[in-house]
Amino acid sequence: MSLNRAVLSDQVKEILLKRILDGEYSPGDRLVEMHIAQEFEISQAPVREALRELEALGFVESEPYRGTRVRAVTKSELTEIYPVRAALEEVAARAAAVHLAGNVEALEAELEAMHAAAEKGDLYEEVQHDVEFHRLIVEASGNRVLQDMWRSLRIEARTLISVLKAHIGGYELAELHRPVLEALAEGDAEKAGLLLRNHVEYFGELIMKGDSA
Amino acid sequence: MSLNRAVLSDQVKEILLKRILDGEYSPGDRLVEMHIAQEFEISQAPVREALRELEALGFVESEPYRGTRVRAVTKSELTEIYPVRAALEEVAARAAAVHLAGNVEALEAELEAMHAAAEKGDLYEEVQHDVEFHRLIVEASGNRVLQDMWRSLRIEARTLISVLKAHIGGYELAELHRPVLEALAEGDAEKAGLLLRNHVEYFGELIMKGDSA
DNA sequence: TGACTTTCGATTATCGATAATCTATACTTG
DNA sequence: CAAGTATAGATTATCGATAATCGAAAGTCA
Repeated sequence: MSLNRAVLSDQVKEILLKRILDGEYSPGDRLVEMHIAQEFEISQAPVREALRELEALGFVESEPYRGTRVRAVTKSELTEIYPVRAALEEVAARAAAVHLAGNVEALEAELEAMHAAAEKGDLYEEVQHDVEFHRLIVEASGNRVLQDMWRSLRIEARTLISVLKAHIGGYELAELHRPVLEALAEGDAEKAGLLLRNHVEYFGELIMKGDSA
Repeated sequence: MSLNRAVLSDQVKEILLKRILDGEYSPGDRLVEMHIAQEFEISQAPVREALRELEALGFVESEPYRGTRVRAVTKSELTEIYPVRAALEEVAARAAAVHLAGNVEALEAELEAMHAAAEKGDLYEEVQHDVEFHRLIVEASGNRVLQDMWRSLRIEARTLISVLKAHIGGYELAELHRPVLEALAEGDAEKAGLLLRNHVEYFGELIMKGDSA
């Protein structure tokens, strides 16, 4: 840990990222280097670096001499993500079934937390536990390449958008995860893989139907 | 096209990337910003940006105040890639089977080129056509997210390394692709997906066996 | 008027210099 | 001599200023 990570560009990156995810900046908004630099009372250089990192992460896009703006997550992109995510998570679940060896307490905890959040009607919190459920499986795969790839999809940012667009019920959302959990508890790799794949694909279909924008 | 793309950092990035792929820089080599800047007679800033982009692409790694060095592709990373790649290409082949609608001339051309290269004994050229074969399928999927993800695996760089480590025969390598091509020609999405997945997974297993380092 | 050119303000890309930090080596001190 | 501490050289991170480029608005000419 680092109380105030020395590197300015990193701090700026985190702040800007938070603003994008919180919707403080909207898609299409320009991010002018000097304006941001003046706001934080720093020079242009670290801001520039922060913007370039955000570009690599896919949150903003920029053209030479024309500046940087917040990237819009199009509907087609959202729907394209799900088949990819489903395939990745199938691989993850297969490997995770082996590595977890039936130890699914952490996953159970997330599922319960999802239900708790659903009863409170706190969709935002429920989505966080949803994402965490999936993240735990990907992590349990032990495959670093897979983890990086999954992370780069920025599930945490996009799932909320998806859920909001699809108007899914909180209870239904949580219960989708139970079969996967059970297969992992049994250590059945093949079954866990297929179930998780179906789960994600099904979720993707919900989005496509629920999204009218 | 742009004879000298205006932006210096982009030009530097391309040059450094070429050097890494050509093995001019070896894994672990330090890339000192001012040294590179002096070589091209430019300032530190564009070099820095180029290095950061290469870092985002996974070719180098850097730590604050400790500099940048060429990243080593570890054996474990190489073996971790194949299940992921297999899953991605399964998705790609399924979608491609639909979109191609039996028009597989380009793929056939690559397969022939692979054979031609094999007869010449030019493994380097054969690998290029191999990669192109796979790239065409991924592109034909029409899924942008999938394309970006696949590209980020840097297949073109890693396949050669893999082949060299595995000592695969040129003819065998080429023929691995034929069943996939036929399934796509028939427009059988399910079959094409499974075949391509198996193809890539099989290739990955060859690597693991053939690699003793 | 309408197509082309010029000018101007805003912004990005690059520069040259300085501050901050790291690593290794020399130097204490017991 | 060993363990920790200062110092020096190299390199990265940041700064402040300048050059290059863009887009829009004003100006020119047929």
